[in-house]
Amino acid sequence: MMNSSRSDAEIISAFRSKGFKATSQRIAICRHVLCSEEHPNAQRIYDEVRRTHPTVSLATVYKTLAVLKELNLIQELLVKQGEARYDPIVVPHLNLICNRCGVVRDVKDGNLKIIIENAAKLARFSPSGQSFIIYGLCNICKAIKDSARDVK
Amino acid sequence: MMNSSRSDAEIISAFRSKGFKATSQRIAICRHVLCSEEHPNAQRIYDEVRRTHPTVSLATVYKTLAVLKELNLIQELLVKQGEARYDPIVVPHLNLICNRCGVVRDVKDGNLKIIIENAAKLARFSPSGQSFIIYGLCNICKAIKDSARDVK
DNA sequence: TTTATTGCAAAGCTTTTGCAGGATA
DNA sequence: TATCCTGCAAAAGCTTTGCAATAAA
Repeated sequence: MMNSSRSDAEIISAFRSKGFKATSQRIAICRHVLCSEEHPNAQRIYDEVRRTHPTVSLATVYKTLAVLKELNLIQELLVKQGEARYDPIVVPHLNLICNRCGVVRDVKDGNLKIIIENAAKLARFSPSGQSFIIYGLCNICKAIKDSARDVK
Repeated sequence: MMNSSRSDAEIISAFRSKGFKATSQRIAICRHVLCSEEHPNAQRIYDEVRRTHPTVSLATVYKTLAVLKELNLIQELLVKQGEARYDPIVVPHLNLICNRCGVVRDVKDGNLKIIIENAAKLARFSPSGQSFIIYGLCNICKAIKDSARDVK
């Protein structure tokens, strides 16, 4: 299993190492984003964090996500128009996204690192991040779709 | 060079094959999107198409892009928040995007097809499309950035 | 002639911004 | 204590939608 859980201490020093302050809002947001496998969007993070920090604002969530991107602790996944989701796994990997239910699954592939290096060399490009998305249907939604077709 | 130019006749039959009408606006939009290597966004396509079709609307551009996606003639690239760009190459490939100047370059890689198949098999997923983006700096912007650093 | 499409304007949404009050180091 | 951060509300920006007029088949 790919896992990116981090302790509060690690999170706090990550913030401070680049001059950011480790506020309670930021730590709470990190707990949800960095330890989650559900690839939440900003609204979802906001809803979750409000359960423990009722006064937190959506603006703070967005600002914190920007900091986490800068610290390279999360990868932004632009899943579709107007929907950014966040993945705590920042090493090259595949994100399989179901067009029907929206579930996002991480899949490792050891070849991706070399593929990126080769492309960068060929194009004389200096890579700093990536987003590898495969769109389609998860097995559950595929089954639902197939059975719906049989009914017709 | 990767090339996806298509004749008007091909475009017209692609529309009609699925019951869409081949209007002059749609054909003009296709000429710009399907024969371009610049990965334009909707506004850019609108600006270009208006040179020959001054009355075309941005809404029509968006509606046509949705049809082209449905026909699998273009791939939508969600480059960053609020910026969708369009690529006429729909087979799996890499898009190298410069964070500084925004240029998008296509790079082929024959391994991607198998990588997608393997991930799909492992996750029991039915793939229908993909978007493989590498973010970073193109060689020109890298050089500019390096020289700016030297000055300091 | 029927049906789909256009173009306009308004609405919708996510995300960003400005700023006064407040927390952190 | 100086600086950064929060939360609010407004603004911004891209995209979508509703509808009457128009064009395609």
